[in-house]
Amino acid sequence: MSVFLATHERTHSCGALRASDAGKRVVLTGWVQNYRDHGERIFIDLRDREGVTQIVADRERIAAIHAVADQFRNEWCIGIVGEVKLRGQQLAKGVPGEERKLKAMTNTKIQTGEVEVWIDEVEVFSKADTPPFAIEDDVDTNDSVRLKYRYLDLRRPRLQRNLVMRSQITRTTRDYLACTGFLEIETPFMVKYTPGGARNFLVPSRLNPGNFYALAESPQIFKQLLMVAGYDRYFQIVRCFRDEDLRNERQPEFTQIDIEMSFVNEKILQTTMEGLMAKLWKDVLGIELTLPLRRMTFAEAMDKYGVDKPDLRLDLILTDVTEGFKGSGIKFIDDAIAAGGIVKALRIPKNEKFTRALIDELPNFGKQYGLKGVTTVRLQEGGVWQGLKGVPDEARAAITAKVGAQVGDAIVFVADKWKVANTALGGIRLHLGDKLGLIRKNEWQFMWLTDPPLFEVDEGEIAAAHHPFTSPRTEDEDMLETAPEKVLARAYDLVLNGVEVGGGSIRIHRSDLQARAFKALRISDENQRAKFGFLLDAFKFGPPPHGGIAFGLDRLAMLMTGAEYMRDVIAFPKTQKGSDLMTDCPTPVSAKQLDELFIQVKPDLPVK
RNA sequence: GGAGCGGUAGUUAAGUUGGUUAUAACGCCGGCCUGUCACGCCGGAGGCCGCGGGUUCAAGUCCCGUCCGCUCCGCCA
Repeated sequence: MSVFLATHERTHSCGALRASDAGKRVVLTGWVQNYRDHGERIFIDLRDREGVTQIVADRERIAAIHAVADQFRNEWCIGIVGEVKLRGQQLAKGVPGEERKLKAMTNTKIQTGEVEVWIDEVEVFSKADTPPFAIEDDVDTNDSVRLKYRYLDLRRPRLQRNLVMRSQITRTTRDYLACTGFLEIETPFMVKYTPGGARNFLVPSRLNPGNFYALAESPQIFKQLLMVAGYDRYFQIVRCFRDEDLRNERQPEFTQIDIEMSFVNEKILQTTMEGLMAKLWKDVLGIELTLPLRRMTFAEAMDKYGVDKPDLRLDLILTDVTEGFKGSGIKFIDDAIAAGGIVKALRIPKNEKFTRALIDELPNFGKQYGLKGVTTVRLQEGGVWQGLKGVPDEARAAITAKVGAQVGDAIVFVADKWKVANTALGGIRLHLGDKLGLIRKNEWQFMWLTDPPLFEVDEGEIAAAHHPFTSPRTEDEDMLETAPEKVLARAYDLVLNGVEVGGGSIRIHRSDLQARAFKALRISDENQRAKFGFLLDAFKFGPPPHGGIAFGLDRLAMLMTGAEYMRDVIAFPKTQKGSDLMTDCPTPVSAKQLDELFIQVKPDLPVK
């Protein structure tokens, strides 16, 4: 053990000292953030996760200490004992006009800027190599370098603040849910493989040659079984694993706040969750949310915003103008309508930033959504459209009125299949909102998205939009057999500033209804048994009505911390190819290890 | 699976039409400095130009391939 620590205990963090502490003898520990050597006197910024304190090694005070401090370099880990002094205290002694000087000496950039600590004892716990990048918030360093030296990156105040806040989020969540009657119960990570949905990571079973576990995509099935077992309010802050292609907001392992409740309807569940959000925002951010949160149906969201997760910090809305364009004589529009598509319009109120250049890049922007064309018009005096000719006066006036455009406004039109037109114009809405500075960045716009379709139909294939246990709306049950694509679900997403932060549903608990849902999904009895036999069995033994929700903790943390990248709220994240650059993972394994698992790797794999 | 951007000193970047010894800033090392806090001043070291091939008298620069990182589409939550 360090001699220093045998006789001293830290008295303050590096963010704690204030003017009122002047004169105290304190013990500080931390890392050398920076040093300014003035010969006789060395100023050192000492950093820990709470902040920075200036410490001073003065030759006149103690020459030996000064000699040690002279060696200090960035990121050395040290401990000191010293006296807290007001900045420049010794200057003020009887010298005229020094009061003002003293004031100028406080460093307003740091919390402890009024004081400094004059070192009387010191111990170097450990020296440090020159770090590959500066430990500062505004360092602009390549992600791969940051990830390789993640432990250094994590020393940066910004990331420390993010992880502190993430910890507050999970603590507050546990507090709230525990106080609301929820039990925290763990479920297995290594589970039965079920095809469909996201790809699973597989884990070979040595004890069962040729057999594999899957890493759980989510605890969905288990939490429903816990409801059957009578643990009627469950939660878990749990890791989930999905072997899909990655994005900024997607990691191969991510964390959910997973929740399930019995004897509830949508209203009760959503209200309970609103309470969680309100507590999180109050306790972690100090912000009062107004409850209840806004609700919007899936149909309205798609119609007005083109997406199922509208960003309501932006007021622009979409309008369906298919009717107005019928028989317009504009070829690409007529073609789209003839093919069963729609025409959608986005009104951009008069805006000087909406330049020719911005308009010209829209078709190219639309291409990434599969859009063939984007047309933008500007409304001139007398209802004239600048930019699109040939639309009859009457139709033009009707469309302009429906969109609600005024002279000087612009209207962006797209025409395509329903899904493409909506998704693309929804994307354009966000793109332009950003470019034109119309997104109110300081707002927290929550909303519940409700009544989504129960099934997704894609090229004749029908699939569960959420999962096959999602309950249809009672009034839609009869359409399960006749028009399944029209059945709406008792499902809901919580959307915040255009990000889906959570989603869930009321589950089916009646076996007759479940059978009809499976039938609509064209899942055979045999298949049902093979995949979900245990759940169907369990549902024979008095399952309660139940429903749940899961929040993406990483996404919540991203939004609450204002982080731009999900990697910035995860201590040890993975790259876009799922690798960990610090530990160099994943790696090949030895033939012996494979042998033990009865696994043979294809011989023509490229060697890394 | 597809599209785009990037990889040059420890870090971030510049590098012209292919042409002498590959620049700069910060950082690093040595020295000086009594109030700095992005301290300042003087001096110095530091390069497999991601990797492999090709074209050429000559490649950081052109061509082909490949690896890695990032963003997006598909996919997925």
